[in-house]
Amino acid sequence: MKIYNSLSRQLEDFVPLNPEQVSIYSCGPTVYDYIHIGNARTALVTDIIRRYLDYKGYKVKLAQNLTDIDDKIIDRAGLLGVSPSQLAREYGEAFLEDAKKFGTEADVHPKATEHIPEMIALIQTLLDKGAAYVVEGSVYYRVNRFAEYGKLSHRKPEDLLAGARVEIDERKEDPRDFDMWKAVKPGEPSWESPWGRGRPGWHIECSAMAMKHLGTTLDIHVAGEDLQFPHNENEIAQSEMATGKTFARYWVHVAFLQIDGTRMGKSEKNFILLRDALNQYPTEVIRHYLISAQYRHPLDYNLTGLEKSESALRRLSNCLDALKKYEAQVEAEETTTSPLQHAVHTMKSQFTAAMDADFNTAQALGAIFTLVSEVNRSLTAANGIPPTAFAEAYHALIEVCQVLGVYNTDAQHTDGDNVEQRDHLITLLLEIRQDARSRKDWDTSDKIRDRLKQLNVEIQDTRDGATWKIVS
RNA sequence: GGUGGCGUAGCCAAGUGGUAAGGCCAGAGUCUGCAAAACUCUUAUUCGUCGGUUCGAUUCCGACCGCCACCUCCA
Repeated sequence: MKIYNSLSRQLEDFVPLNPEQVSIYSCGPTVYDYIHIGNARTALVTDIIRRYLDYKGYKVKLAQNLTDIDDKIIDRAGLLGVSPSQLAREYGEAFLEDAKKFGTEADVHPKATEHIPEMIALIQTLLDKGAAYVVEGSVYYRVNRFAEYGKLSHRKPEDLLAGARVEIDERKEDPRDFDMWKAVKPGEPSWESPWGRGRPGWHIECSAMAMKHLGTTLDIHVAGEDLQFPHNENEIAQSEMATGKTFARYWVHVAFLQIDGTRMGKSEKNFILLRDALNQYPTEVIRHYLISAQYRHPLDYNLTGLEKSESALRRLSNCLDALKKYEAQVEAEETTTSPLQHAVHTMKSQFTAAMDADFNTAQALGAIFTLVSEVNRSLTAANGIPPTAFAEAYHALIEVCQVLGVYNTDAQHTDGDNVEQRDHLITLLLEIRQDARSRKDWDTSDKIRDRLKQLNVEIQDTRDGATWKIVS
C-alpha cells in the first residue's frame, strides 16, 4: 500500500509505526460558521483512509480537532453580539451533526480550549530549549533554531521572504517567527499562563492535541493543501523541536474543491455549506461525487456533477436491489467457477490495487461498476449461474461500497414500527393490480402504479412478477 | 518573483513505454400491453501544441500555450 507523502513528494510504502494501531490526525475546522463542502472533502478523504485501513485489518485511531478559539471566532461573535465561546459551541455542535450525517466522525474530536494546559506545557518546553521568546506577554517561535524549517513545504528561507505579502511585525526577531501565545487584548477571551493572560496561537493547538491523543509520533496527518504552509510546517517545527522526534510520518494533502474553476474558500465567499448540500442530495451522492476524482486532483463542484453521481448511484443500487434476494445463499460446493465469480474476484483485487495506490477512489469505483455490469449481464442471462455466485457478488459489492460509504443499506427500511403494515398494504395493492392485469384492465393497473409512484413506491414488472421499492 | 499541480471523447474521470478503465448524457435495437429496470450496438486511430529520445510515447525529456493553487486567515 502506497501513500503520497508531501514530505518526500513521492509515493511511499505505508508501514505503520505500531502495527497494532494506526494513528491519524486530521486538521478540522475553525468553528465560526457551518462547514462547507470543501472542508467536507478533506474530512471525507480522511474517513475513507480510515475505513480502508480498517478494511485491510488495521486498528485505527483517528483524531480530528475543532479550533474553537481564534481571531475569526472573536470577530464573528462581535458582529453577532454573542460571546465567542457561545458561537464556538453552537458551530462546534453543528459541525459534529454534519459529520455524523456525512459519515465522517472521528474517534476523538479534541477542542483547543480544552487543551490549554497541554499547549502551555509545550510552549514552555520550547522556551526552555531556546526555541521561543517572549515579547510583551506573547510567545513567538524562533524559526531559525529549527534547521529543517521548510522541509514540508519545500521552501527555502529566502523564498519565504522574497514574495512575502506578510506584514512585518517589528517585535519579531525574524519575519518568519510565528506566535504560539497571544497576549490578551481588552474584551477578548483569555487564559492564565506563565507569561500573563492570553490565548493560544493556531498552530500550537494541533501540535499539542495530536501528541496528546496520538503520541509524539503519529502515522498519517491529513489536511487541505492550503494548510501545508505555514500551518503544517509550523506544527512540525513546534513538535519536533520539543520532542526531538518525527511528528508525523506521512503527510497527506487534499487538493482543493473549486467552484467554476477557482478555489472555494471562506475568504472568496463562494462556498457551499455541507448542510445545504445534504439537504439537496443524499449523503451517498455527495460522497460519490467527492471521490469521483483522486484526492490530489482539484475537483469542480457543480450541480451537473452531482446529477451524474446520482444517476451512477441509481445504477449501483438497482443492481444491489436485484441482487438482494440472493443474499442468504450460502456456498455449498464451490466446484463451479462461473464467469461471475471470476468477475467478483477481479473486482476485489482491482479495488484493493486501486486503493493501495494512494487511495485512488476513482479507479476503485471503476472496478465496482465493471462488476455491476457483469452482474446485470448475468442477471439478464441467468442461464446456469449458481445463486451463490450472485450472493458472492452481493456481499463483495456491499463490502467495498461500505469502505467508500456510497451505499446506504438502511435506505429501504427506516420508518420504524409501521414498516410491516406498510409492506402488507403494498403487497395487497400489487395483488389487486395483478388481478386487473390478468383481465387486461390496463387502466386500473396503471393507476395503481402511478398513484404508488406519487407515494414514492416504485413498481417494476419483471419476468417473475412485480417488484417494488421505496424511492426518495 | 519562488514553489507545486493540471490540460484524456459532448460532460466527468482512471490509466499505461507497445497502441485508451469506469460513470453521465445521446442515438439505434431487444424485452414489455405500456412504463421502469436491464441487456446489445454506436460515440477518442487518439490523450493541449511543437520538437527530442525510442523499434514504438498519451505515458520519458525539452520548449511553448492555456488554466489552477500555495508563498496571507481559509480544508
